[in-house]
Amino acid sequence: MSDREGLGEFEHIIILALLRLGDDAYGMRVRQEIEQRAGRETSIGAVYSTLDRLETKGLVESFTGEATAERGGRAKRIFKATSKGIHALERSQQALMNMMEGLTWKA
Amino acid sequence: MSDREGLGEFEHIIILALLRLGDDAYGMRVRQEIEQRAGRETSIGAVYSTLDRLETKGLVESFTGEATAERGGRAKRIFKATSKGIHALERSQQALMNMMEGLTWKA
DNA sequence: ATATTTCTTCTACATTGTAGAAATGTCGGA
DNA sequence: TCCGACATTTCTACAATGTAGAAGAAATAT
Repeated sequence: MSDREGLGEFEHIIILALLRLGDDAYGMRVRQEIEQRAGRETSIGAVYSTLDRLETKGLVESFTGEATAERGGRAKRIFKATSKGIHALERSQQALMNMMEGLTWKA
Repeated sequence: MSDREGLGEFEHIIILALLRLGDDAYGMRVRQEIEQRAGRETSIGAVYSTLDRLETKGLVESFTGEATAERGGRAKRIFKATSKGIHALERSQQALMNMMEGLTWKA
């Protein structure tokens, strides 16, 4: 099982968003979460294509949510990080941590 | 001063490496540091092209180091993060921190 | 029916990541 | 002084990721 995945920056942020959103992790909401939390503007297209690629790589999975729609709106596609995705996330975080260990710098 | 830079994953790691290496931050050494610390294999070409791009963006600067060469070997090109680069680094770190805030997950 | 709303798909291009071979400059010894 | 071994950087090319926005689809209410 070649498990040498490396997450890009945006992929990293997206998986983090999925973890915090849980069952409410669908495209539009993910985008909103990123804009609010990370303070970073993104287009909805950017979010979906990244999500699709993560799914292709098996780091994320998706399924159609029940028709929750209260007043108009299409069925949601809910995303969830797979365990493989979580491992990839952990490796990325760890790499960063290792690089930061004991490091301080002047602004 | 448009200061909306976003660091890619590798760029992020490279700048961290520069900070920890200080005056010893030249290509080969940067590569070595990344392999050891981050546990990630990289080619020397990958390191240099990323460094070059960071320099073009003004996030890093470089100068030729004195001919330290003790037994053979060409002069080193020493790299250093600019203050703009450090700001970019801080923004990236902050974005990630914000996304992680209060988050826990099961492996 | 159709307008309105919410959400997803598709298409296209820009930026970053990645590798490896080729080039460059330095040193010690024949 | 020419040569071989070395350490380091430069160049070239392509793959993967980031990014945007317009177009399409499904649901509700009137």
